[in-house]
Amino acid sequence: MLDDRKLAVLRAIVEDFVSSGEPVGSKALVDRHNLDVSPATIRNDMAVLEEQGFIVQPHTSAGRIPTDQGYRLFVDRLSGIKPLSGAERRAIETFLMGAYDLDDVVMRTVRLLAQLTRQVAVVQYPSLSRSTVRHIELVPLADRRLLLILITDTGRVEQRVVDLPASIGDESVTQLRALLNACLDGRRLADVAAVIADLPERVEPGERVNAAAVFSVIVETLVDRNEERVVFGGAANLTPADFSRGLHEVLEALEEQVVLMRLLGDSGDLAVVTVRIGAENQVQGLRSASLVTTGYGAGEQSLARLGVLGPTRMDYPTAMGAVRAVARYVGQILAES
Amino acid sequence: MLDDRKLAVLRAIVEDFVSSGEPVGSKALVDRHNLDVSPATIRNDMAVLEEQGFIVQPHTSAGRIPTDQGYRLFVDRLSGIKPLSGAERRAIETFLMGAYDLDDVVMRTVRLLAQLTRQVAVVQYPSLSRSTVRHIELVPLADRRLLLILITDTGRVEQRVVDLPASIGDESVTQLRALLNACLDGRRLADVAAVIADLPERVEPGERVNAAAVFSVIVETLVDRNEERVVFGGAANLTPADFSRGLHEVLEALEEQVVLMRLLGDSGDLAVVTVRIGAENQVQGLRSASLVTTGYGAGEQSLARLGVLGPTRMDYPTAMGAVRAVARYVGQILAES
DNA sequence: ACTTAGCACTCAGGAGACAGGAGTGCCAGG
DNA sequence: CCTGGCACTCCTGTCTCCTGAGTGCTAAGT
Repeated sequence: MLDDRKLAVLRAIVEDFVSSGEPVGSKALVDRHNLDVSPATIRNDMAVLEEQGFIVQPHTSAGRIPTDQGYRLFVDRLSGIKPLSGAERRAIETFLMGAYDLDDVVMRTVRLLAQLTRQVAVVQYPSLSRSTVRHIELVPLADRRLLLILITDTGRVEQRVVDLPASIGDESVTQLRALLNACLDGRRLADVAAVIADLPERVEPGERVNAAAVFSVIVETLVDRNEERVVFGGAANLTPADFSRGLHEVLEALEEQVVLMRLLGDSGDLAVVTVRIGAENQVQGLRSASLVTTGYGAGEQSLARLGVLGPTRMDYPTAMGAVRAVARYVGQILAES
Repeated sequence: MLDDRKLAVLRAIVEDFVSSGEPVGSKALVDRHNLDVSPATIRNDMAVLEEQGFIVQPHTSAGRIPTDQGYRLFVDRLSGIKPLSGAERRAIETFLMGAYDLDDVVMRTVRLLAQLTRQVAVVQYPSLSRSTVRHIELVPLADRRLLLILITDTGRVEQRVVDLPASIGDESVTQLRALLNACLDGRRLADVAAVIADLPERVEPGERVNAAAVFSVIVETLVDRNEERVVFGGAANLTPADFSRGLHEVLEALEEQVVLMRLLGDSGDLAVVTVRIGAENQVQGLRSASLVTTGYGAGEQSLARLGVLGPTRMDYPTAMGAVRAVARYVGQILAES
């Protein structure tokens, strides 16, 4: 149905349109790529490609531009992932090396990805529920107030003030801290709730009210709250020309945590680089945007997603390469710390 | 030199232009505001105002628009701060109430300000150097690795991994922790470096190498690093029409931490609402933007700044009101926690 | 001295008209 | 199945013209 040359034509159209932004015509195609046929032949091929829905003409006497479906075919069958250059890889490494805490890692990753791809970068904070408890700390703030700090193996630090029903002595705090660490250290956060359910029995009756307050805060705030943050950067890379209805829509979507979360959540397998093109994003306002994402995380298991967002007219092979490489390096950094 | 009516004319021009975005002519002015004179008179006044540099004509046969200088006069002498409505105040309160940690407070503040003013909101994290140490925690991670956590009275938690030159026992960690807390609790971060300089003497000789590593990390990372973060939000509120050279410039400036910091740093007195108009911002790319800021913080002392950024054509009285109100509420929230 | 009416002038912006050109579809011949 | 040729479409830029908003100036009125 689509012979090799037609595929080559589609590939050429995508490449030219991505680099120029102008609809591409049959003559330009044979000139720039060495297809050994005449423009007329290409026109026939293009007619077929258009009929099949891979390309369209913005108006009668213009060249063709790829449709979402055309890009889809391109990324699925006509292009691979373009590896980064050595210089780029070194740049990533040195850029991420200096990070001193999780916030910083995420911020740097965003800047890095945005700069590397000249698109908008999107990075999700490593999910709490898949990481494990490294340490729990209780700090007395006042007579009936504790600061609870939970440290995960991904370097994430969560904190919360706990208001106690009764006053508490230093000694009790120490005991409680020891109990928590003994029982929770190394546990996956997803399992914490179950473990905590059994804890009250192991607390002296007199301390149970206070302990219960602490327990419930842990469960409510740290475990149930899987409100995983997503940050973005590189909005300055958005070019108004690529978004017919203006940047407004896109910026609005990006600033809406919930939308971003859903966007990332939808993307399939964490282990590979996923591409969502145009209307495949079920988000109003990102109909003319594409999203290239993958999972990343410490160790072999992916904890969260990162990627880039740009116009459908995007250099997919390069973007995919950058996303994959950055994800790997970030994973390494997280594993080390 | 500028009699009352001329000032009234300037005020009217600013108000009309802010609300409509169109250059405003003499006829429209007398119609919409009840100035009891003829358009011709107004024209004479406008000629004077133009000569003085408060307004300009985009082209010969158009109405006038205010210059930076015109806006300046407007905010300094012709308008006050417009207080928020009761409903708005209640909205602020409930919106900020639910915050559970510093990050969340800042994020909510950004969203709130952006929504309230329909502009870009800019919030600086409370400065470390002006806050005080509430607690320091050391957590052994591995044989020669500690996690250092510093908690400030503004609820900020800073963390850092420390690589030790020699292995360290639990006991030594406990001692060190006790020493640090004994000496640093309640100190202003700005003073921490001085205090730490005297600490090595008070550590047993055998432990000094490790202690020194911890000390230097505290000083380097937590104290010297006054890299105070600034976050922004509401970029979707930027209207391309107001920025002749496109949003690109503005977005770039906003995404550059350093630029934002300088921008906020320049603004004067923390205790009042400050307005910088157009080219008063010494930042290339924000020449056609205005910035309304004020300080905020727990207690009476301001710790950092927040504000909104928008086109020079901005509703200053309302923006100033919102900024002031939000700053107060955030201050309260921080003081409570 | 200030205000006002009248008038000529300027100029941005929109509507038409027009030419040029890029690109197409189709047909007939190799 | 490919190709050259050709008629056709329609976007784009340019030019002109016109209109209307808005001005500055002058002369007269208070």
